[in-house]
Amino acid sequence: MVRVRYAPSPTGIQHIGGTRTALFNYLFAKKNNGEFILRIEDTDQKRLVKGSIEALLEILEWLGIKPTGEIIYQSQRLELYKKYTKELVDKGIAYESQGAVFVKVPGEKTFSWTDLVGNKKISFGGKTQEDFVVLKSDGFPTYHLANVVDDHLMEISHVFRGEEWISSTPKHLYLYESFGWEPPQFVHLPVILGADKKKLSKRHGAKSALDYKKEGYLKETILNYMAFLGWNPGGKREQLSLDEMVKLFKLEDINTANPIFDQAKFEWLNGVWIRSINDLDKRLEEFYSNDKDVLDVLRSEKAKEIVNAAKSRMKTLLDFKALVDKNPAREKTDKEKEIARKLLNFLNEKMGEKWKDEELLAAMRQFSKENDISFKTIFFLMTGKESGIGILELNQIYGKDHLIKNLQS
RNA sequence: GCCGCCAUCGUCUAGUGGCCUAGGACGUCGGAUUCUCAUUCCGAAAAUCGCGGGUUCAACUCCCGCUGGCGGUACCA
Repeated sequence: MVRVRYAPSPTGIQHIGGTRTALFNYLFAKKNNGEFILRIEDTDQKRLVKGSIEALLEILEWLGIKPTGEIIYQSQRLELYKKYTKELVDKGIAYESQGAVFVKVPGEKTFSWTDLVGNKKISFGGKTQEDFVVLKSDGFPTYHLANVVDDHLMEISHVFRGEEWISSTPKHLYLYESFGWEPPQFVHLPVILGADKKKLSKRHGAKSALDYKKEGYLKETILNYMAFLGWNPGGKREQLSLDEMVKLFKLEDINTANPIFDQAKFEWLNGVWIRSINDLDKRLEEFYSNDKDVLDVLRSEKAKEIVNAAKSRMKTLLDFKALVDKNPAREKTDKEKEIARKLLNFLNEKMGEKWKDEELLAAMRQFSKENDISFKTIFFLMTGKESGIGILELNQIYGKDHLIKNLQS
């Protein structure tokens, strides 16, 4: 039976690296019909940041990788850790000093395990491990103790965590041994590096999934991109849904090297997803739920056409606003105003009551050629924008009045 | 310093001894389509597989050393 857990500490909002650990847990659990449990490691009272648990749950909920079962809070299990600490003391493995309880790792011992990332054997000599605290003077356990006790009691089969934990795994192994417990399998994920090749952290602006949500990224993109940072199913596909990833997920396909987060590819992938989901309109409504102007557009009769026209021009949902904004990007120069007047007269003369696409295009071509005016200029004069949704598309969506208004302004 | 992990185009990666004169994707550059911008479609440049030794008929793939990067070295996780 596969049982995994995501065990974050509520010391701030989880950046995307932590969320990726949750995702790998989820993928592995689903793939093996196992259970995925959430455990809050709130044992550091000084570093607690309120609101971080709520944010954490919001992230998992939004991404659709929710754990099952009850959430375990370590702060509610203090008696348990004390009991096991006492056991260690009684066995002569731990000792008390300055109000805290320490464990001394025997130097002659060797601790080794087969890490499932890369399927390699890792071992440490006991002498590399300094005495470590299991119970702090404030009565709270340290990660080392609480983690081992809980993973055992919760019957966790596989421990997924960042590779920064590799060097303390010997401590954990010693604890398992001291209690007479069977240790779980370890899956130490390579850590994500920033563009500067340093571990992704808040210091250099590592963002959380919620930050990316605010910036207009789709949950599909985040899931897809996070998984591919350190995992690759081997095919040539770049776009994979959560369900597809579950089907393809294998521990052997987790990479051993540290990946670097590439913003450009992330953006590209978001564009791919924006173009392929079929409820883009709903996503936009949610995203712009506090923006009346955009909401009006999305609830108008022509919403479908507008979203369709904007679709291929968006990298993030944030781009939508500028695409549907009707205000001119800038003032026209006097010379441009003159050309606009001329163009309007020309079109009025040339076109019938209703501007048909074919005729409009032909007329613009003729005007462009006869007056040596670039289409780029014509585009600006008729749409008020330097770039964006096409003239013909706007003509279809809003009708000629919109274009005329731009020519007159 | 010590301990550990890692090492294929700028980046994400395929590659498990011969299929590799190293494949794909992003990005970059060029071109086609085109009413702007995108999208889409073609094409190019881009890795002497970190370096040096082995093993083998044969090494990107196995072994050793070196170098480099990263991580750990808290009464933080």
